Amino acid sequence: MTKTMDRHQLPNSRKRAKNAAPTSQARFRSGAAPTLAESEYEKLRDRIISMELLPGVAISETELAAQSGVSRTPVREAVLRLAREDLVEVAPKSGTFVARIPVSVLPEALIARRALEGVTAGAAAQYASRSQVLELYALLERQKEFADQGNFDGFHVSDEAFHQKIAEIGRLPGLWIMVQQVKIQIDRFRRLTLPEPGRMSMALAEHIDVVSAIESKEPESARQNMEIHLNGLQLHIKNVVDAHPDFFIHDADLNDLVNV
Amino acid sequence: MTKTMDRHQLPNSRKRAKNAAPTSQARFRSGAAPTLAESEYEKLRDRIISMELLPGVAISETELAAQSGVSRTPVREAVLRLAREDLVEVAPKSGTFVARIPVSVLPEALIARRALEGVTAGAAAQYASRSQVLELYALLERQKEFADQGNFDGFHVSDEAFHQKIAEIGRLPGLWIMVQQVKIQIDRFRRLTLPEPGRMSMALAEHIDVVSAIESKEPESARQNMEIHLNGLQLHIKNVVDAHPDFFIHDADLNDLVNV
DNA sequence: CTAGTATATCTAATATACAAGTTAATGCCG
DNA sequence: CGGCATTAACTTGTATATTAGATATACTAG
Repeated sequence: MTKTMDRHQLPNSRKRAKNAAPTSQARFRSGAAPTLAESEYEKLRDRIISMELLPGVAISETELAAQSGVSRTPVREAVLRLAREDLVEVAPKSGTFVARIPVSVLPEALIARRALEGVTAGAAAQYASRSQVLELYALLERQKEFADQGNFDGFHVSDEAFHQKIAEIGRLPGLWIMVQQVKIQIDRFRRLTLPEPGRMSMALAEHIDVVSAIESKEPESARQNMEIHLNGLQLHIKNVVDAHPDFFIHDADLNDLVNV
Repeated sequence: MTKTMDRHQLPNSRKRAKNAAPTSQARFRSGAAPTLAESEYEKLRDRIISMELLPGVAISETELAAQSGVSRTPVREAVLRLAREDLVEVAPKSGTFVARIPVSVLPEALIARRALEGVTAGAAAQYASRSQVLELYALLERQKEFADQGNFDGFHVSDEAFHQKIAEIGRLPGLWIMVQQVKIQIDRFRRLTLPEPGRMSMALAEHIDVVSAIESKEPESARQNMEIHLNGLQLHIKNVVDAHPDFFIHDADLNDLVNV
């Protein structure tokens, strides 16, 4: 055994048992003091998702570190994390780049989302209390306000809150987490297009149908209405890809790279 | 601009354009030379999932590094990645521990899996070619062989291959990736229980029903049969949690920790 | 002028060093 | 003997230094 473990091996010590869970009070930062790495992650992530940093642009760990006034270590942690989320591509020993959007994941993401949120809507119809239904109506009203203002960003934010609330009511918050992860590339894609006119009022009407089914405790109907709603999000992928070919990566490319 | 970027700023250089995607041949390692951090990740991950390292036991970055003969840096990368996957819990400045299994994610994971694989089965029924159906029957035969031998590990491996194949046939490989992620805690849980007698032949029969529906190109039936199959995996959560209370963490605990 | 090769200079990957915080043993004091 | 401040020894978080690989430029030969 290594000498560094001396204290833990003291025979009659009140040491923490080998398989004891940690007991500290200060564990699991609630949101008070985010670590530097976390801050770097969020900053870079937001810049990528918002399309401030366009797909393909080079990013240097050293430069990011200098800009933030921290060392490379937390920056690197952030970059590695983003690489796993397919938001950056790192070429070993060469460079790191904002990831291009993999076109093949877009339809799959829509399908996965529809499957997951169909379930949350059905579960919500099963469990919703009266007060929760009223909360949903409140969210719908807020969306209507944003729609009337033509405030698309505001609408999008409250739309997210609406979908999250349904998952929460259905007692499946974990599914919403999954949906969020799957939505990331879709959100990037969306930034490349202008919202279609009438999209907001359309979505709002579909939301109302979902809530109606939840209110009348009809899980199957809620599920169907949610799936209908999410079908409405169909993307015109080809047009956008043709307009910005450099921003996308096709599966064939990936395969070419992997299969040497 | 910083002096370190000199080369990239040479005016008439054939430098890589600012937003040019990387062009290297050597990018995206295919599997040839895994990085040290990756190796450490896989090693530690396997030890946790296999329950060789039980929930709650302390792990020290320094010690792991010494054991592997590498520095703390790649070990730390692995630990951070595992923390994001809820396979380790890190208490800042205090210690890192093999994560306890969050009981609340278990039912959610089953629900998510059912939703996702219901979709893949339906899509497989839509797209399956004759040769692909034959591949599925081959996998079924292999499972039968393992079942006859009473080889549970082998059965489990070929079971995974079966489910993956269906996603592949349905042209939704990404959904299988999601299922794999969601399955992790369930697999850890399973290691705490003995397989019920007759479970393998039961699962095999259910698999056959799924393939039958795929073969006859009945998406809805394939979906239902897959969902029935996954319902059969219901876990006796309470019994196991009571038998190993230290291996689990309840939502209430998490909330207590977060809400200061 | 072009193709091939060396070399300079960038990059990320890893190693090492240091800082900041937590935990538990210890010794003092009642 | 029991409770509390002290403190030593551990932990993770961050910074810096080193190593090694990839790419663009400079150079050379034809």
